[in-house]
Amino acid sequence: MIRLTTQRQIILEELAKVKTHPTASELYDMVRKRLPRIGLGTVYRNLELMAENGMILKLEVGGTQKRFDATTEDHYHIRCSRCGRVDDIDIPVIDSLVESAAKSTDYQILGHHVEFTGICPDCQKKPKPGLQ
Amino acid sequence: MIRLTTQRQIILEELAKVKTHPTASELYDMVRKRLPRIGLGTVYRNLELMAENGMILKLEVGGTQKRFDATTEDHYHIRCSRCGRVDDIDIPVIDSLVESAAKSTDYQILGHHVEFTGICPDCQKKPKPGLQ
DNA sequence: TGAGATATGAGAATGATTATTTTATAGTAC
DNA sequence: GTACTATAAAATAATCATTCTCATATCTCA
Ligand SMILES: [Mn+2]
Ligand SMILES: [Mn+2]
Ligand SMILES: [Zn+2]
Ligand SMILES: [Zn+2]
Repeated sequence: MIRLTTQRQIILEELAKVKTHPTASELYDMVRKRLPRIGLGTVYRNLELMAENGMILKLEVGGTQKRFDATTEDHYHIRCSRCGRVDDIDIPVIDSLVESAAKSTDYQILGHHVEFTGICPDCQKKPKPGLQ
Repeated sequence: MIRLTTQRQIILEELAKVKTHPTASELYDMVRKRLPRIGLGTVYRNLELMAENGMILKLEVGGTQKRFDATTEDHYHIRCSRCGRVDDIDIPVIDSLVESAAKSTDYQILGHHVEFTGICPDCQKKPKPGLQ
């Protein structure tokens, strides 16, 4: 198993503190408050490594940046199409989707993810952009 | 409505020809056979524009590049985790998922997408990489 | 037909991520 | 503890996808 260095431990702790599904650079900023000399590359390398080892989830949601999640149980997400914020959607995971899909493809299916899109509460309050 | 320039028309035609969900640069290569002087920026700009106008779908699937789809009806996808190939999954779209999710969030939900992951038939035939 | 609006092509710029190189730290045998 | 080896970190460079800028071209319609 992967060695738990100070850097890895703190990255993991900071990730576990939040429900915001931070990006690598957001996490970098959080971690730097405790480890000011850590490099951005270290954050990327270890997030990747921890995701490969199943310690965290790497979310390949829409938008330009990958996001990370300390909750490794299977669950769904929603992304705000205005601001990019990502939150959990707490509905039961539908395992039968995979069985259903398996019948219609020659792929060997490994899993699935549902991503909802919408407008987050904060963005609903603000006026629509681009209308002057 | 958006003006149908030669470039836009040919991008659209080339996209409609394939079921492979090409990336912008794959499409650029396809289009260049008919319009050798088209710029990559033009392809990006028009794909974006056509997606905004609902003429095509921009797929924000996992992986490093966005992919495009001339089929605008709602449907699900599967992505090969080895080679990145993306195919359609022809199972009925579950509209009740959105209703279900709406009860558990304050977001105003706009839609959802399901992305399966798996190993495509081609990659199943090849030996696993990284084992020497 | 020609002024204004819109689009293109070329190339530069940006931003996220990955790779490389150098340096530091940790574990281990003596 | 010292020397050796492996692993990881930090700094930095490189890569790659995408977006932006701007000069030129094309279209629209009065
Ligand atoms: Mn989550
Ligand atoms: Mn499709
Ligand atoms: Zn928002
Ligand atoms: Zn494959």
